[in-house]
Amino acid sequence: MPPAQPKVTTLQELADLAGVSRATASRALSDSTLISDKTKSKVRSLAQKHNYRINERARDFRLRRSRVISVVFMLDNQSQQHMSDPFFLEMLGGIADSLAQHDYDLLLAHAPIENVEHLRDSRVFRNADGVIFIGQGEQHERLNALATQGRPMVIWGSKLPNKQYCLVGGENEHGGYLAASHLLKLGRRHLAFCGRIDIPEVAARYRGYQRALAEFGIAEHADRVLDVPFDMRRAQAAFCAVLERRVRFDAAVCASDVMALSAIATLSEAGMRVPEDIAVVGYDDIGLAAYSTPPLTSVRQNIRWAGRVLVESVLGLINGEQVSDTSLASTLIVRRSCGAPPAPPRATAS
Amino acid sequence: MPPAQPKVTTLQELADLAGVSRATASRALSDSTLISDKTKSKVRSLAQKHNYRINERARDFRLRRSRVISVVFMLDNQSQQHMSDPFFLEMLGGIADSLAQHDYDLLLAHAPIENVEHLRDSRVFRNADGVIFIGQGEQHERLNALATQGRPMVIWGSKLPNKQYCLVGGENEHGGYLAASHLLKLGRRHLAFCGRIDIPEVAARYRGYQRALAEFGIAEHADRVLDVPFDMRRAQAAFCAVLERRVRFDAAVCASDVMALSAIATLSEAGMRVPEDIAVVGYDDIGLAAYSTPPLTSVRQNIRWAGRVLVESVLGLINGEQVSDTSLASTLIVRRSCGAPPAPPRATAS
DNA sequence: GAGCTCGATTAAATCGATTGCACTATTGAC
DNA sequence: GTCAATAGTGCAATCGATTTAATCGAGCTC
Repeated sequence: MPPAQPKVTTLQELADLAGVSRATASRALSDSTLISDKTKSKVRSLAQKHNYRINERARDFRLRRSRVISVVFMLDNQSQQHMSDPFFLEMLGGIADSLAQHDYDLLLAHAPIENVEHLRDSRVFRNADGVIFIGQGEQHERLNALATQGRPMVIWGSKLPNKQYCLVGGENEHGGYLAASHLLKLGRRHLAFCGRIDIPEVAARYRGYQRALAEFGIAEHADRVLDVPFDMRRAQAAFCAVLERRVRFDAAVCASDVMALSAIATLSEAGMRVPEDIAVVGYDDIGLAAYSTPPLTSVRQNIRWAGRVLVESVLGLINGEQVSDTSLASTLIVRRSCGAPPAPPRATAS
Repeated sequence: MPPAQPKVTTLQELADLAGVSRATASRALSDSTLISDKTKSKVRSLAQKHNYRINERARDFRLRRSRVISVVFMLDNQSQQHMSDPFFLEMLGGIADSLAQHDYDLLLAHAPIENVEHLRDSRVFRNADGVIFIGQGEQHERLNALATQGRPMVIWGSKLPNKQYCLVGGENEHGGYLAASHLLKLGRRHLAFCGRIDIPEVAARYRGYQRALAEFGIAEHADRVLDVPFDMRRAQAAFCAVLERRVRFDAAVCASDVMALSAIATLSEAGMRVPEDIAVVGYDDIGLAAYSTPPLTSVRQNIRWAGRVLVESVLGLINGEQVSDTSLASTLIVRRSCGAPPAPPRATAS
């Protein structure tokens, strides 16, 4: 067991112990070529022995960096997507993992934000080496303004014209196309699209949806574009309203799984069967999707991987590298909610 | 609009501008009684005018504090509960909100931890003013050891004998009792309990469950205590195994909602009806519980409130206050999954 | 006007590290 | 034996704030 030595907490104490100056001790620990091997090993073994740990805050202060990345969830009033959406948690988990690997801390900011430019002078920006935004909300221009200020930042979202910032995103257009064309191939002809088209990512999914309809030579019904928010409760209210309006459709493409689950719940409540009467496809393939009743068909985005890419990108920017935009593949995971496959094989007892 | 002045970034620059010393400027900003009103207002208005913002890292460095609270999710191999459980996100949201209000940052640590004592020398401890643990895992003793080291820490969990740390928890025993007695009142007589009893919180819920059975004069069946992990996939595998063993039961008390949703999915898959054949009660009342099919009956813990209490507690400890343990109420939210009420009134269009 | 008090301000040390530059041995070339 | 080059260290400035102790000056007393 380690002997109960007097604590060595500062570099000066360690240097004294080794009989060298603070400067030498510092260089020895950081493996500077200036220092002889003999001195290096002496300092290091003493550090080890006395369990010396560098004060990271002091070092970061000196080096004028923070080793903190801020993660901002763009939850504006419009979209009403809030942080309890499992999508966010998975994303956050992926980001946190990657940051930890690179020895960075994560500062979480998730207050609703009406104007992101206010962040410029907040701790979110000032105390962090870089910032990751999840979603663009409807603040494309303001994000542009922030990006040109020079602080490294990366945004998860969808490509918009005239964009100044570094972007990582899913193949939203393709995803929307996959969802819609799958339903069309199954013979559905009266599709509805659920989501807020003001949000860039949703808009892209909608474009893919439209493309699929066009390919099948099917005309769009304006009243089958349902303005449903991400938030579970409001989504349900929206679906109730749709039912009251007696909108007819036999399939729904939803902009998120939470929305899709809301839809299924509301529709069954109203006496409709999923997928027999109405087939449903979600988006994100959150963990619970596979375990809902019926299991939810969904467009999968590899969210944890997305988190990793976001981190690599922002760290790249911090290191002054040239960082380009990234697009992550989307694939359709087919389950019973759209009535396609027979019951999948179940796991057996171990 | 603000004039494009030369940037004032350091206290020294502000002091020079005001024609006072750094010390005076510092005190003026922090409203020290030593400084005359005239000087105070001069310094402050200049600060305002030139948009001076204090360098918080420098201040915190000087004051030897960090304004960071670490949040550690105790995800050990045993429980297999992982971070994508919505319970965690809601908890995290509550904590993050409260911390932000108090101007603290949140350092997220969610790597699986085999031995929490290793944290002592990690950035999680060294870089934070305090630590919040979510869950005790099976590391009660090690948490005790950490707590006696003096760093402020608070734990979300269940009361254990000989505990040295500050605890915030739900009324687990009561919650388990509520769930079981509700099912018993509905006439169910063959109850199963699902969850890992090694985990303190689950054990407490189980004790409440036992108490309810005893009150109804019903004997326990050892084979109706199902060792189901929190993790969704494994939970499903566990339920499959139970079905193969042909364990008979007409109701299930689950230790979490995710587990309950897994149960419902697996049981329906196997051709059983919920709640007609088997009634199910979950725990936590996560957002999705209300929107599953059928809507899930669950024991609600006010998780966001719990987050707030955790934060208040750890900040209290940091300020040297006397902080006592807190217990948060549990209530049963009855929905269709246990076959009780008629369909609840649905929201109508706005 | 010397001596004292008291309020307002400043000089300087400090937190714990990094790093440019100066300095001292050591070595090799001539 | 002298000189230059070089390797290894140490001194001291620095990052941007806080705070103790010292200073300054005005007002008052006797």
